[in-house]
Amino acid sequence: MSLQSGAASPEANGTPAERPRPVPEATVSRLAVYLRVLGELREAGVETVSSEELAGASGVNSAKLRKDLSYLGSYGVRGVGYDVASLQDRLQGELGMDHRQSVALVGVGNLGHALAGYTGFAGRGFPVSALFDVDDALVGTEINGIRVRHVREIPEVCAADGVTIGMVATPGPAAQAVCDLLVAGGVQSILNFAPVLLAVPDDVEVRKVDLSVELQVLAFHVARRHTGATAVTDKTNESVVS
Amino acid sequence: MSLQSGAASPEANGTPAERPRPVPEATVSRLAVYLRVLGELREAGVETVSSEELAGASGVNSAKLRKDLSYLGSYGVRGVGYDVASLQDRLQGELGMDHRQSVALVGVGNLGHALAGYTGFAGRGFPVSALFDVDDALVGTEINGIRVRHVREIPEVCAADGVTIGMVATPGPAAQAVCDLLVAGGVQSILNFAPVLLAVPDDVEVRKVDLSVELQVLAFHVARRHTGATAVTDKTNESVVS
DNA sequence: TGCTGTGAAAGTCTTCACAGCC
DNA sequence: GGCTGTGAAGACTTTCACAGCA
Repeated sequence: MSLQSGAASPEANGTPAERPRPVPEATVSRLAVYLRVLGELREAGVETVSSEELAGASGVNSAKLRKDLSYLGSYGVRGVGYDVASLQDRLQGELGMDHRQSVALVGVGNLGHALAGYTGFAGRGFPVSALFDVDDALVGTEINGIRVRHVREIPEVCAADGVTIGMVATPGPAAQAVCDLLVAGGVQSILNFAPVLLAVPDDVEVRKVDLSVELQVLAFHVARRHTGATAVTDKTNESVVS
Repeated sequence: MSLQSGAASPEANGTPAERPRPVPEATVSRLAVYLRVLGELREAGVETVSSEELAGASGVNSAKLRKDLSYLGSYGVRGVGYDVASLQDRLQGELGMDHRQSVALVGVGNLGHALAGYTGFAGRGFPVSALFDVDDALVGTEINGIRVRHVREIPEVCAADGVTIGMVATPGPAAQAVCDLLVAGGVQSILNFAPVLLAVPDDVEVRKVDLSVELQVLAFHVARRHTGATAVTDKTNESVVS
């Protein structure tokens, strides 16, 4: 597997720290949440928001939010708060939404079909631009106006379209082969819904969404409640397991 | 070592300290992954597995795996490895799979319909036992042999069926109301697919699956690759949604 | 006055490295 | 010899608390 960490961090070039930008991984996923909330606020006509308000609407505490935003530089006004529109722009840039993103989805069976029809993606800047499946009964059909192609066309189409993100929604056994085709097409970011571990080159990033794992984590807590173990602390008023 | 002295243990009820069990949250979701892999190994007839092998197949390193398993007690044999069957049993118990789990799904639109038909849930011990929607065109139809009921029946049905986990797959604006109904039905664990923050009582646990956030995290890394910044910190290439 | 930005402290998670047992 | 279980070190993340600015 490509799990072996390399040796020590090979980062030792002469470039001095230009700007403050070592955004922690944990922060990145929260930035995406803040961005969604900012969109809602803007929609509602709100022009300025305090860290307290934005944090509350995002399900985190305000200190964390301020720390998160501080990695992008200073965008708030002391005594006032943040300008909704400009913070939204800043986050969009940081999250790569100023580059054009185009998404390919492989596997339009049960789950894949739903993902293909999910309006939330396009609405948030991730239009699904290509669909693929192995099943000849599905190839040629259209979903949401997009024609389903055969998986063998993946490398060519992805390269031609400049697909930046691939979603794998095939059954487990097919996932690795599909993943290889995406990589062959130059895709460097993959969201994997299949319950298998994908092997990829080091320069390709994979995130995994495993719904059964989510359920099992919940089941664990159900079981714990029944096993007498008393409720675990709780300082936050709003508890969202992130 | 973990718990500092000072304040006396607040746990002072009649129940004596049963077992050593402070399983960290981060460990729990990995246990679910190990459990899946163990199932595959058993299927394949493998009887014994080393931490190195199981870790490799799960996408983590072996030290982490051993540490994770150590929270459950000692189930391996030095010089040999772990017995697949008995470790599987142990994990199943720990993850609450010896209790009966029953899942209610609310919202059988686009995504919900797919989730209702997803065979992976039943196959992994989470049979979806009830479906709900507001749409009268859907109420009364059957998916996978289960009849869709009106959301107003949620509290009654959940209480009667002993539903332990609720899945919310409605559009955002409807999610909070649906959540309240689930809570009224006694559901204490909720998996939320709607892009909103759910407010719940302290004794109810919510986990959120936000697909747009996943895409945005990937987009961030796409953008970073283009911004020259070479790969940094990130050693793992397979990440589990948190 | 009110709220941001941030060092420093506290807490959590991961990795190392090796003692101990088969 | 081989592999588990685990203290201790290290890395990362969250929280605290307050200086500093509009």
